[in-house]
Amino acid sequence: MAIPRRPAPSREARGGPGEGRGATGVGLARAGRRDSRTRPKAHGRSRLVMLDIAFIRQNPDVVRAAITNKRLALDLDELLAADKERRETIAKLEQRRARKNEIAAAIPKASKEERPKLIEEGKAVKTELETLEPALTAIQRRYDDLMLRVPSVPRPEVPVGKGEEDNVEIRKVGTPRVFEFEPKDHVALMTDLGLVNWDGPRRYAGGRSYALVGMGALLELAVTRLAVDTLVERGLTMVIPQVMVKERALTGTGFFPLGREEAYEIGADEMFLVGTSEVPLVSMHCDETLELAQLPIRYAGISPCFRREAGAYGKDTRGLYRVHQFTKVEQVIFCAPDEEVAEKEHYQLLANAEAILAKLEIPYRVAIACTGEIGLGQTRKHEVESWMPGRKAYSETHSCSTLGDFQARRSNIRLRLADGSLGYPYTLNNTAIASPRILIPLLENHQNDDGSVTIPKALRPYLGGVDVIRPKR
RNA sequence: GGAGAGAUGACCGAGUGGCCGAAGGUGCAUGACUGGAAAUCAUGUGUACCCGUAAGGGUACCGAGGGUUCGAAUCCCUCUCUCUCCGCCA
Repeated sequence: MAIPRRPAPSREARGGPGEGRGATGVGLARAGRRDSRTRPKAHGRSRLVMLDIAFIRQNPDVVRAAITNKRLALDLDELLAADKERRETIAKLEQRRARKNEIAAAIPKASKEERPKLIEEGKAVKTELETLEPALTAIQRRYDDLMLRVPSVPRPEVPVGKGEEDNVEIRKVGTPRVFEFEPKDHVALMTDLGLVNWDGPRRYAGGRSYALVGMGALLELAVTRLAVDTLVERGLTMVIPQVMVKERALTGTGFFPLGREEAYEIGADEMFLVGTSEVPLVSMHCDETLELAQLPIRYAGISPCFRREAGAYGKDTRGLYRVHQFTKVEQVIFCAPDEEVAEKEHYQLLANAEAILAKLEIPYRVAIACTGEIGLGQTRKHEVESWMPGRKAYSETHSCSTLGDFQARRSNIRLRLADGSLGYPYTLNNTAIASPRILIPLLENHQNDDGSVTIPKALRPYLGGVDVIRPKR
């Protein structure tokens, strides 16, 4: 059997308006944690729509393969059983409710003699409902939990693999420079050039903290502005979003529940700091129905990003490679639910990032991530890795993803299709620039034997014309 | 932070216990009329889930959650959001 082209066959592709509604799962409001003394908020409706349950039922093997290949721990049979139980409970419950409605409608019309009997039955039905309703709530909650862990199905071109070593390099651009002197790593360079203060921030903010100082700070402003200008020139709409968000934004974009440990929580207000502006940019349209004519929507967001790096204790602790707070310019696309369109957008996002690296004269390579390295919602991901002489390796600086309708479903972002029916748009995203990480290849690649750093031409206008950063005497 | 007002379908807006999935209007769609259009008239016009090959049937939804009742848009409680005034503030 051929792998279906998309997780949810869209009506467009299947034809006529007479087509049945694409089945979609709607989660009941998550009624957990109802202790109103400790958790007083019950915000809005939280309708969570995941991978189409009808699709899962009809293509369990496809979904099972996605789970295996993405190396996720989800028992699909448990989900299918929960789905079955859920539907049976719904059927029973609705049957009783129908009777309840019948009785309620009959009472005003009933004769004096009939009435007490009906009221008695009504009471009995009510009692039945009182046990059925909590039963449904419980099974629905279990079902929702499982549904949130169902991955999107990777595109056919994604290589099956376990880890980084199974990513497939697609191309190398530029050649790593051969130094005729012993190059410094960015830590030494930046320390010697006075671009960063390490110790102060570590005293007041702990590990992985830093402060960009002087030219270091100006450099971050310069590279981000260069990225912004590049994207605006290429037709993206600049957005400066809210970076404090409610849980639903993180669930909606697919970061929760699996990535919960990665986010900083602002406990008192039940808010979270985002790890990327992808979260607010996608969520900006949650609960909306987009029109086909609005698409594609192309955003460029700039924001501080916050990551706990919970799974990375002791990893990359030196320098600016892996830090808790950084600045990122991110690209986010909403497009029509069409694989060809999405593919085009995907490669455009990739091209935008590459154009920025070219301006910064940084050698890089592009790899397609294997199934084991792509996230729950991603159907395809490319990594752009910049050459970092200090690490003697290409290391990730950009990540370009297509998510199909995964985020749109979870975020309840719908799309009015050509035939008038409702579908879901596709979403994509890619880094444009993330600083200070990008400063690593920027400074390391352009360093000189006297400890100075030459600024690439394209960046100079953003630094008031400075062409070389020299150690202060 | 203090005081008050509000939340009903795409929009406006009525509705204080059963006849309300919800009047009326606007908008939109289709048809009639027209040489064409406007106007007019008629009809239709939400979302989601469950059962069903389908036709169709059922359930839920009047900001959210809970309660009272045989029966809740309507009564009670809690919360969220919006608006106004005061205070504070970049």
